[in-house]
Amino acid sequence: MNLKELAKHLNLSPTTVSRALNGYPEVGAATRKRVDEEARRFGYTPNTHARRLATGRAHAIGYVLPADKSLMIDPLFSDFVSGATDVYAAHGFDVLLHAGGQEEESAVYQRYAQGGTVDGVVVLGPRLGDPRINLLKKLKMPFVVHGRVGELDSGFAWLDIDNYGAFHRATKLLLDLGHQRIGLINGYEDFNYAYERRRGYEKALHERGLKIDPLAMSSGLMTEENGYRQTKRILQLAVKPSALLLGSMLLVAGAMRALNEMGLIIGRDISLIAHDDGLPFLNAASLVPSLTTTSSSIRLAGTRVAELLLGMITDPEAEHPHELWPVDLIVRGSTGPLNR
Amino acid sequence: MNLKELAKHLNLSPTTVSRALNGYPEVGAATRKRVDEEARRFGYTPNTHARRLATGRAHAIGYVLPADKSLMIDPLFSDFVSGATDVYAAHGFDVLLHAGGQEEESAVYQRYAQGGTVDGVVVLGPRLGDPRINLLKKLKMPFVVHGRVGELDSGFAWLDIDNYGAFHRATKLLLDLGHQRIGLINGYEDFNYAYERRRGYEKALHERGLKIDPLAMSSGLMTEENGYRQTKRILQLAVKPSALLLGSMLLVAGAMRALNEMGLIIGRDISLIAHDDGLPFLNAASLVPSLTTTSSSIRLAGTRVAELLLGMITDPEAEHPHELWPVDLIVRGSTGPLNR
DNA sequence: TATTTTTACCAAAGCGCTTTGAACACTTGA
DNA sequence: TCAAGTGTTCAAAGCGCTTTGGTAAAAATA
Repeated sequence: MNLKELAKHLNLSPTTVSRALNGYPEVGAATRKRVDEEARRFGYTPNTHARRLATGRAHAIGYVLPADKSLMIDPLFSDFVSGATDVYAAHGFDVLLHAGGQEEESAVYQRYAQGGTVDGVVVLGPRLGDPRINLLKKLKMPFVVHGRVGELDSGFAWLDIDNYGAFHRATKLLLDLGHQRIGLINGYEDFNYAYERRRGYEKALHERGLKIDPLAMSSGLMTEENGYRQTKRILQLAVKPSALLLGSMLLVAGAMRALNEMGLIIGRDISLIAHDDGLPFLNAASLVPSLTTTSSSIRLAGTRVAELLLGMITDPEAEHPHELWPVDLIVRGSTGPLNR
Repeated sequence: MNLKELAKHLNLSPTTVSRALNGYPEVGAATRKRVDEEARRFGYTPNTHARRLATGRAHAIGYVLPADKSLMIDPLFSDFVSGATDVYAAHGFDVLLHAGGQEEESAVYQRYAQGGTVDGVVVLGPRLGDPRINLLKKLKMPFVVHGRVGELDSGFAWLDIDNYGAFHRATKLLLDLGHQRIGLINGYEDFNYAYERRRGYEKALHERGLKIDPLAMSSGLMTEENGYRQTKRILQLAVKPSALLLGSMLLVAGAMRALNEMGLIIGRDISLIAHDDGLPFLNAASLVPSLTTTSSSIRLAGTRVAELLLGMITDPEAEHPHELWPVDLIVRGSTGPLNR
């Protein structure tokens, strides 16, 4: 059933039916009620594409995932987007997903923009000086970046967590507990968040006049396996750390395995702090000992990014929103004073 | 730039330009070349919605994730879909994602069908007697189920792995090694895959004339925490198992933690077999000891489901495809003979 | 050369909706 | 009582594309 048929059935013009359904004021109350009822009765839903063509609005948002270094799709993504689709759905927006493949990322954006396929996009996993930013600006496509790109973070909208501050504080906490040598197992540092975390970590060490040991750091894949490897490596250094800072809970899983194997007791022989994105399948609080974390819900961030993007689409003249979220430092059982 | 403008620029009719770009034969070779070149030069991309309205094809596929029991979005999903988007993109199809929220799942399907928003959908995480199957049949919406629904698995397309066979063989392997008491930490058994796995496990026990101990089984969330809890619980039973069967690598992470804590050596004091979906962040082979698994790539399954669905859309008259994939049993270091 | 067939193109209709501009009937104020 | 205003409805145009049903010119056939 389409609009014309419904209109004929109601003895009304398509115009009136359309206006009634879309809540325009120039429709009589009785008529509106009648239209609503019959539309529901027939299960009428306007044709998506006709509506989109007529209004010129795609009512859709694109999520384009970069074809990662490792071809590994970020396990955080599903959480990031799961909060968002609800927001979109409430506004009648669809979510288009493109997880990198053959087609170049920039080509996808171009296609989306030229074809009017989406009204806006979310940029994920930005890198330092990410070229996507300029491309999207050029295409005049509304977008919100989850994260930042370093240097000039203006002229576009972003939402980020305070990665710098989080790791700065986490490192300071460890220093206050007497730890002098602290390892860092980080994500790839061409991702801005990882870069920021290292900066925060280094700043805290500098503030105490401590040297930075490049060997006590690593930058790589956030997998269980890499967590295991790097933990082993770092704890076999000549001057071995008494504390470890980790970029994700996935790394923690591997680190714990390594520490167990080495017979080190977490919280006593070695202190651990990890960043926790709130992944539902790996709970920091329920570990034994419970894990001290810098915590921020990636799900909430996903929701908020969706709201910001919808706002930009509704009011394109408004200022580009920026949100820098503070990160909680939750002290639990995995951190303890230096054990000489 | 739209079709009409491009046509005017070329001194051709929109008809000819459209046909040239879409590869229809009734266009002169020279003309076609000229059109292609100018289209590229101007970066012309046809308007998605206009094309969809005119052709009546949405050129889009929907993935509707059930609002889970636990509100936990399945971490497997991103892998499942990441293989698929590439296939879709190659055929000019978009992927619409809807991760459960306020809107009822059935309402989303209805909206998709009525509005012509998508040409087909993928059904994820089917349960026994899942109502979505009948709804989609009624809506005449092409769909492929990843998994099955028990009983009558006909009249619709599906791709599944042989969960029954996998756990049957895995259990037999443990029995052959002398284990008599085997625990099972399973996913929620209203999901068909988990139900099938239990059946395979029970069958193997029956075949050896062994009793099934409901206490040695669990059905629940596949999280690290639950893996830990259930492992502890099961290994504290009066007659405690010497081997454990696990539904996912996520459970393994928790199980290993529990076993370490209890001072049990994997492969010696206790044998472990888990199902491995090939998640990139948790590698069974690199654990110590390496993990014996029933393995099947969920990414590959995602790719294949996409192909099947596209096939159904291309040729709606064809038989509904069914694929039951065998599951590899990969024996590694976590399984050993019973240690009396 | 006259006729048919093929090739290369086009005008116009239509996909299903929204929206502009106009029309009609009914109130209201003078 | 008439003019202006107000509340409701509609016809028709248009969104940008595909596709049907042509036509004119060129090539092939008789």
